[in-house]
Amino acid sequence: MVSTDKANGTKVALMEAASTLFAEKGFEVVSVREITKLAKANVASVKYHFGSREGLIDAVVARMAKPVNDERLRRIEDLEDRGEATVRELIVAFFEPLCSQIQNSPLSEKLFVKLMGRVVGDRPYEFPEEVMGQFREVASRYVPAFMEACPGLSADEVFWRIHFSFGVLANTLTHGDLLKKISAGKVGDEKLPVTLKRVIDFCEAGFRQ
Amino acid sequence: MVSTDKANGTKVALMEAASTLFAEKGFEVVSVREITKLAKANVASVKYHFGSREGLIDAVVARMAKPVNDERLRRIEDLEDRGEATVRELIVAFFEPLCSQIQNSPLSEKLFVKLMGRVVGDRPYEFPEEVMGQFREVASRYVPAFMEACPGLSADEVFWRIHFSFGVLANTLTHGDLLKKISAGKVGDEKLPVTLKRVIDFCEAGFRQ
DNA sequence: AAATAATTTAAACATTCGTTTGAATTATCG
DNA sequence: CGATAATTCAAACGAATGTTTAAATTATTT
Repeated sequence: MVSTDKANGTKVALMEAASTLFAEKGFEVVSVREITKLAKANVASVKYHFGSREGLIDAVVARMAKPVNDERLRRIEDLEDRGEATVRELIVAFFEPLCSQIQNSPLSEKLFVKLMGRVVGDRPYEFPEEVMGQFREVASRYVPAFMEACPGLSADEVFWRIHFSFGVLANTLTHGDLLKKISAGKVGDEKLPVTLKRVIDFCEAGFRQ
Repeated sequence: MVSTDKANGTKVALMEAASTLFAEKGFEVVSVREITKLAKANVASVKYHFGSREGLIDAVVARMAKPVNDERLRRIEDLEDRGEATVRELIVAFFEPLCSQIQNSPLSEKLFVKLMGRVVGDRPYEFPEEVMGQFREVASRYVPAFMEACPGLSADEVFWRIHFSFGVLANTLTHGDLLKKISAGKVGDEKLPVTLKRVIDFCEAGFRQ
């Protein structure tokens, strides 16, 4: 029967347990047994509900990426309707959707942020084709928009600066807690939107130079 | 007998094979058997020469990190002797030593860069205490220097911007080849010094805002 | 209530992992 | 050369991995 309405408690329990562990340790080093133990489910449940370990990873990634990429597309459409967008507007439109889903998440903010960072930055991990398609579509909209917003720059330069900005973001999300260690606990305790503001300021300056 | 003069062909073969594989795949996902196979050595040789798999990782990391951190210290001493350093001078002094060792490396430039990126950015991986000490010393010299070079900024701001710059660097080193994929092969083929110049420009702008 | 589908379960599958052993081999030194 | 140390080797260790099986259980439908 159709099983997407209810009683799939095990399925979501697996995804939530997996999300927690992936956030803490990364995709590669978390075992199926670790996940099923935390989810209080049987080892075989992963194969039953997701086909394989990879299938579970893909499901977790897709659940994170979908609403983010959807909002990115919505936002850039708004910007285009309003005329030419500035670099800052584009950066904001691309980065801010990462925050929007925190309150909907069963994870703590800290773990949510880490998982999001791993989704965008933890390679080697090949995205499922579904998510790759999303990213391709997002890129096909944002890259030309950045080009137009930087009339003086070559395509190469724009590509590199997008890449750098992505690096700042991914590293900050995944390893933001490192700053607290390095600064001996004095720096690093703030909500994501505040940190994201810092990231955006930094990247905008890098873009405009 | 003392065995650090010659005939340790197996030992360096293991380190070079490990370096190649770590660069390609990351520390966590490369097995001892994979390494020994590539090095044409016996499985037990890792335990014999390095004590354990971890010991081999530590040796590889230490061999990369030592000359880089040494040059960083040398450079900041030069800067301090010459008076107050600018932000750009500090960034250059911190980043450029990453290039200096390429020609001494048995790895291809591409792999060398990737491995260097993993050394600075691939967590979870706890540095050996020896390397941690190096980083602590480097940080204890550079952080105050950055503070002095940014008189208008709070300590928090400076910490964050150092962190961001580190993110740009780590991500660019480890995932620089991604840009080539994203741009459909049109962008991303250049030597490290050229790319590093772009990184430095970007970070300097982010610092000065 | 009976029948059918969906799900959960314990147990075992074959592989791979890092490590260890003890003997064989090679190099070094008196 | 003979003796001693250093290194290599094949083989096996126990533990952990993802996956699979087939029976038991639960839920849904007829």
